[in-house]
Amino acid sequence: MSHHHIDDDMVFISQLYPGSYTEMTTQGETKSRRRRNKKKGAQNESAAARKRKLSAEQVKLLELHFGNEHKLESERKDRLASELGLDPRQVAVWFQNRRARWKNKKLDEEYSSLKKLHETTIVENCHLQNEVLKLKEKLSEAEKENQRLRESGSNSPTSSQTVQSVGAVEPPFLGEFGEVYDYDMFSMPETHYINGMEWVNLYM
DNA sequence: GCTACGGTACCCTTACATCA
DNA sequence: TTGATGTAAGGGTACCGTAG
Repeated sequence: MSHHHIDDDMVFISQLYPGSYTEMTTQGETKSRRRRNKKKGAQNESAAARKRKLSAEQVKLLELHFGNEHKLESERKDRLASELGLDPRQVAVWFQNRRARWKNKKLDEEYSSLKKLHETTIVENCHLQNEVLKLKEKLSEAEKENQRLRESGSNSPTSSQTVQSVGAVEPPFLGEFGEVYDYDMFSMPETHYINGMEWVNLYM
């Protein structure tokens, strides 16, 4: 791309602020360093001077180059600048800002992804808490049932003996949360038994 | 090896344009 | 008119390569 592709009304920053450039001499060649006018408001600037945005064509080419490589070597910068009719400094600045935008976008994406993961974890945690509550409830019911069976069978010496002997042989059940349950879960009535992962269906 | 210097990346900030 | 947002650019700092 050459200069004739640039909009006719394109105005270079160096033209806009002729007095605000300080000349620097480096190894025989002159390089300009821009110093922006810090006057507030635009009353002292012409309409052309206010036009600061790069043209769509310029941005398109810059984006194209940025897509290929985020870093900008000196040679590439100068070539791009001459293709676009821009100051090399402008090209460098554009790449700096573009890298910053790219980084921010990446951070936003990462944040969204972590947020989603966090929300999923919270929901999962909630389900697990519910599961614990339901299991505790069932345990309590089983204990009551066991107690009822013991009391109703206390008149029969054989049945009472059976329950007590099982309790004597088997160690007390140590629950998930370190609680000691004094009943044999394996003797739980079949009606109280939830088969396999059936509980999952309660929440899914 | 040391020092000065230029170039550049990166970061934060500022100034300005645009739009709802 | 005004506040929010996007963007070009200023300025500081750190690092690296190079010349003297």
